[in-house]
Amino acid sequence: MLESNLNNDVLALQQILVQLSLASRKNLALDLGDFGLTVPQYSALRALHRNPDGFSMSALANACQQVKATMTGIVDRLSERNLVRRQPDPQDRRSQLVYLTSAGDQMIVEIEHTQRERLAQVLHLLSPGERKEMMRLLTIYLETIQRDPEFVIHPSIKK
Amino acid sequence: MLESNLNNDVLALQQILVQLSLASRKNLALDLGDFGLTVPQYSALRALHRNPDGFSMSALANACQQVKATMTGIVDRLSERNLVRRQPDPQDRRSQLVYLTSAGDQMIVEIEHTQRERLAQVLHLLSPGERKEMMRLLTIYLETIQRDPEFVIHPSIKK
DNA sequence: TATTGTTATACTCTATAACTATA
DNA sequence: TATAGTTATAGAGTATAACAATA
Repeated sequence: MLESNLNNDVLALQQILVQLSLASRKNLALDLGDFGLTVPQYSALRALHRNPDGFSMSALANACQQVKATMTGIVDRLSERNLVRRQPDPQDRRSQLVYLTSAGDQMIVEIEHTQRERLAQVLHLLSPGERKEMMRLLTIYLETIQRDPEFVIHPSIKK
Repeated sequence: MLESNLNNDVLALQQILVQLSLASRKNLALDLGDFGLTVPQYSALRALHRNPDGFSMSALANACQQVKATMTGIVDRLSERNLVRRQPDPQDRRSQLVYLTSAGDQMIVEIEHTQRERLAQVLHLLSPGERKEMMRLLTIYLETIQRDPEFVIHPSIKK
C-alpha cells in the first residue's frame, strides 16, 4: 500500500519535473533574450559573479558543466562584448584567468533583479510556510541530483 | 516584516530555481544521451506519445514551443531513425500528420521507465506527506510559468 | 608525461526570411 | 489573401580529437 503510493507519486512527479525542466529553461532563455544572452553565457556570467577572484578556463568549464573546448567559444563571445576579460595567470603560464568586467557585473545584477520581480509575483500566491516548505523540498531534490555522480556529473567531465 | 520575509524567500528561491533549471536540463540530457536523443527530440517524442492521434507539424511545433522551421529539422532527424513517421493529412493537402512509430513508442516507454527508477531513489527520502506537498507546490509554480503569457510564451510563437 | 587552453571539425538547435502548394 | 510546411542561411552550443606551450 505504501509502496503503491510511492509509485503513484513517482509517476505524478515525473511529469511535473520534466515539464518544469523544459518550461523553466524556455522561460529563462526568454528573459535572457532581452539582454542578448544565451543560457550557457548566463551560466558563465553567474559563476563568475559568485567568484570575484576569477576562474581559470578549466575551473569555469567545470563550474558550468561544460568541456573546455565549449567554454572557449562561450568566453570568446562574452569577451567580444566586453562582459568578461581573460588575463594570464602569473602563477602558471599555461593558464588564463577569467574575470567579469564591470559591464558584465552590471548585466548580471540587472538580470537577477528582473528574475526576482518575476518570481515575487508567483511567490506571493503562497503563504510564508508554503514558501519555506518549497525551499526545503526543492533543496533536497536539487542536492540529490547535483551530488549523486550517477545523477548529474557529465560523462566527459567525470575524471 | 512580512514584506521582508517575502523578499528573503524570493532571494533564496531564485537561487534554487535557477540551479534547478540548469541542473535538471543537464541531467535530462545525460539520460537521453544513452538513447542517442537530444532534449528537443525527446520533447517531440513525448508530445507524440501523449497524442496517439498524431500532430500536424504546426501543432507539434506549438506543443514543443518551437517555430515550424525548427520542428522540420527535428522531425527529419527522428524520421531518419524511424522513431516517427510523416503522413499526408487527407483533410488538408497542405498538412503532414506526424505519428510515433512502434520503435519510437518503445523508446519513450524505456526512457520514462529509467526516469522513474531514478526518481524513486530520491522520493523515498521524503515522507508521503512531503511528496504530496512537493507536487502541490510545484504544480502551482509550473502552472503560473506556463499560463502567464508574460512568463512563458515565446515571442515568435505569440500570435 | 600530464595539464592548460585553443583550434579544427561535425552535428544539432535556433530563428528569420523566402518560397511552394494549398486553402 | 492566408496558412502549412520546407528550404536556405546564419549563429550558437556541444563533443571529440589533435595540437602547442608549459608544468
